[in-house]
Parts: sequence; C-alpha cells; structure tokens
Amino acid sequence: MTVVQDELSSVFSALADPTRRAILERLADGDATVNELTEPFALTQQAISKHVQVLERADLISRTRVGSSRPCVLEAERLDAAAGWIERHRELWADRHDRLEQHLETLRRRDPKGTR
Amino acid sequence: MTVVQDELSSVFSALADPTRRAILERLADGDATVNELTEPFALTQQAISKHVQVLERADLISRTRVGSSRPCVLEAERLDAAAGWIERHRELWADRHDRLEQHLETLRRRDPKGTR
DNA sequence: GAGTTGTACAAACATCTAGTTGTGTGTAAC
DNA sequence: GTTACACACAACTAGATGTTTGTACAACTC
Repeated sequence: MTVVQDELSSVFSALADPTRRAILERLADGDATVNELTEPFALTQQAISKHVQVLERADLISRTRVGSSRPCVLEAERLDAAAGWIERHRELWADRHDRLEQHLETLRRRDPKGTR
Repeated sequence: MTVVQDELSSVFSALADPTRRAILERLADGDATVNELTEPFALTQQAISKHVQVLERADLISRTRVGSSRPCVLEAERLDAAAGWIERHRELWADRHDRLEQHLETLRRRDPKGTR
C-alpha cells in the first residue's frame, strides 16, 4: 500500500532491522564495500546488497566509486530527522505533569454528570 | 505475527508508519478510545485497532479499562530506547572529525603501494 | 430482556519483506 | 582477450503486514 513512503517513515523502517543497524554501526568505523559488510553475517552478498539499498533509499548512507568497488559512506546528518521527531515528542509528553488531571478529564468526558 | 522482534526493532517499526505516529500525537492530547482514534482517519475501526495493537506490542502505549471501553494511554518513556540508540550513534558519528583521514585510509587499503 | 455501544476476532486478499539461487555486467589485472 | 572480482538484477519462496467485510461479545441503557 505504501508506494511512496514519507521521509520519516523510510528512516524509521530502515532502522527497524538489526542487520541494517549493525551495518550502520560497522560503517561508523569507516567506509566499507558490500563484500566487507557481508563478512560478519551469515547472509549472502545479495541479501546485504539489498539491505544497503534500503539504507541508501533512506539516505542514511551513500555510495562512492573506487575502482571496481562502490564503498558505502555514512550520512550521519540523516539521523537528525528521526532524532528530531523523537525528541519533539519526548519533550511534549514529558511536559505533561498533569497526568492525573488528564485522567480525571477522561473519566469526566465519559461520565459528564460525575455520577460515578 | 510471531518472529519475536527485538525491542528496538519493534519500536522503530511501530514508528515507521504515519498513521501510527498520528495516533501517538493524538494521544499526547489525552487518552482516547479506539473509536475516538478512528474518527480523524479514513480507515475502519478494525484497521485502527490493529495499529493500536502494533503500538501496544512495542510498549509505546498501554490500555486501561473504563467501563466497557479500553482507552489507550501513552507510555512515553518507551521512546527512550529509540532515542538512546539514535543519540548514541549521532554522537559517535559526529565525533569523527577525521573524515578526510578516514577516506584516505580507505584508498590506502584499496591500493596499499600508493601507486595511484 | 432488548437494543446500543465499544471493541475484538476471523477469514480473505493484496502487498511488502527478507531471504535464497542463479545469472549478468562493468572494471581491473594478466 | 580471458580471467577474476565486486556488485546488481531477476525470479522465486515463506512469512508478515495492512486493509476489508462480517461477526461475536461484553457492558451499559432502557
């Protein structure tokens, strides 16, 4: 159904896989080719290539060209989108000191005359 | 629906859908029942119910019981897992002042004799 | 007890996902 | 030119996801 995913969704869903997060962690130590990325996993080169494509589509990494290989490079700033959303909402929700008040409000809405 | 996804993956993949993010945003304004959550969307109650189940599985929300309805309640702290991972990696990657050096290292590895 | 409301479960279906094997292609190396 | 390597594309599988319609059920209202 999701043909054209929004930016945020594609970043979050790229991060929603342990293999892909491991790839990102590996890339923090330096650029790496698909073959180098494949080594630590019990997966085929093709499978890793697909994960890399997902990360590339989410703009979390980019590729360069060095001879016949195409090393992957982290695009760290891209995490900002995800970090931004989460932080905005963490603050928003943390600021609700009024949890009890709000709960009472919920009950009130459900039982306007307060007959409970 | 099995698969036993790890914690982080289930949070990220719960966040990887605009409808679910909208539900979370709505819940920031106060607890709400499935029917209340359904209203703003052009989706059936059942579809929203399933999205709510995904959020519940990721522990981003919980349900209480008020009479015959089961309002959804935000579990804001649960965002900490996701926020933690992202922040840890943002710092890690941002700290790499040595991007040029690292790029040269990549080239060196690929052409050890420096004959290029 | 009958009707209404809030919600969940079930089956069906289409689409997406994460993997596989097998094959093709571009670049470099001899 | 042949050989070797790094990578991508194609076709396929199994299982998950998103949505629908239809139904069931529990709790309140009358």
